[in-house]
Amino acid sequence: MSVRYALLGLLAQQPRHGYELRAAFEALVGGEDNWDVKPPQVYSTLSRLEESELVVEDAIEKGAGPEKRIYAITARGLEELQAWFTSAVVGNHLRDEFFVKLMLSLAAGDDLTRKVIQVQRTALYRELHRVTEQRQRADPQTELAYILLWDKTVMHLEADLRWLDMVEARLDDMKKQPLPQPEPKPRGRPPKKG
Amino acid sequence: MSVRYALLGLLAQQPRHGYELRAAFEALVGGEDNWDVKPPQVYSTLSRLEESELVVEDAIEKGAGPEKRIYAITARGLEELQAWFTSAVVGNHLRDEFFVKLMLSLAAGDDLTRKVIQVQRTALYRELHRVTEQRQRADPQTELAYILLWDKTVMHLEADLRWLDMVEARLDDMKKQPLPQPEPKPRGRPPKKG
DNA sequence: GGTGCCATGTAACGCGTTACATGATTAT
DNA sequence: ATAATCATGTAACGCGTTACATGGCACC
Repeated sequence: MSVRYALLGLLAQQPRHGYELRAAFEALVGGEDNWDVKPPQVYSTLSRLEESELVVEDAIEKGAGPEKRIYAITARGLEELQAWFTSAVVGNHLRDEFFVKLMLSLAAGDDLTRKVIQVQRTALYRELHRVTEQRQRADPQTELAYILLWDKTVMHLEADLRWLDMVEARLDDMKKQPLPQPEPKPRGRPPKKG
Repeated sequence: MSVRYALLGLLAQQPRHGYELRAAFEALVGGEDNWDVKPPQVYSTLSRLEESELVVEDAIEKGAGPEKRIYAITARGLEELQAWFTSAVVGNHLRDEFFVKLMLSLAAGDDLTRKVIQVQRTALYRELHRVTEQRQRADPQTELAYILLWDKTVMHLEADLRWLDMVEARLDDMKKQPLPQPEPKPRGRPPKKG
């Protein structure tokens, strides 16, 4: 849902057409290095925003090449944007692909689990290095915003690495007492009696 | 991509049909409290796995009610699963919805930004409290795996809160010197001659 | 004056969600 | 017997990606 609201917010600043929106979005979030939005997503998102009447086609600029359809935000769009600003975004930390992999590898044996953890740790270190470098090279005068984003990323990567250490320590504890595979929770109607 | 590989991994353990897969997945990741997979995703994912020949329809169990199509993993499926186990998952920390909101709010004025941060912090605290409670209530004998997941979540939430403090400190620094809005990076071919 | 790249899109697909369908089982 | 709920799905949609189309502009 990020892009939808990002486009809405950018259209609240001024009317624009697809290409301008794409450029503005990438300027906002850092472009190719951080987050690059593909043209199809811009146009299909605009269509849905128009369908929901949060945005209207304001003008069509004809010049050389294709026509440029310029969109503007509506009153309802402004309301929706307002609601977004005054609500929080918590992001589902519990839906963790690596956790799934970890659980499945445990069922397949301790050796595989060790390998999975090692591969993951290596990749996280590499990513941490990459982002840290980028952060160091940044110009604090012009890229302060991105520095904040990179700081957040670094903090998360460091947390992931510390967590991997915790998991491995648990594995060592459990050499003899394996981690119990959780039972499926019953879903049916509980028997009325006993 | 988590569910695709999760189903593949569960079918590597034994052949199953849709409903069993759903139950097994939820047992793996903690079910409704953590991650609940909807039936349509199970069936459409199975179709795509079959289309890619990572999985085959092994048998059809006819009984009372609808037929149960039982799927089994193929040799190619096992290869794919192996590749997944031996590769890392880094997750795009740079695509951050809250960061987008923060940037847009800055363009709209310091007041809105303060409000946005405050709302976000409150929600993160609430979520932290919820997960911490869950973690404390858990039985370490039977739910050790989920405890690990909740630990990871707590670490991330704490990082997010610390980061919010950093951002707010930056805002205080910038009372007079506003955060520069980044310029769009040029995309066109650079002129051959400056 | 062709080759490559900019600017603006559309088509087709993958993953995920919400809403709906249908027959069997179980509590009352 | 009827209502609730289980068990197994399909249909339709939203968000996001990769691949493709098309017409102008810049360089050699």
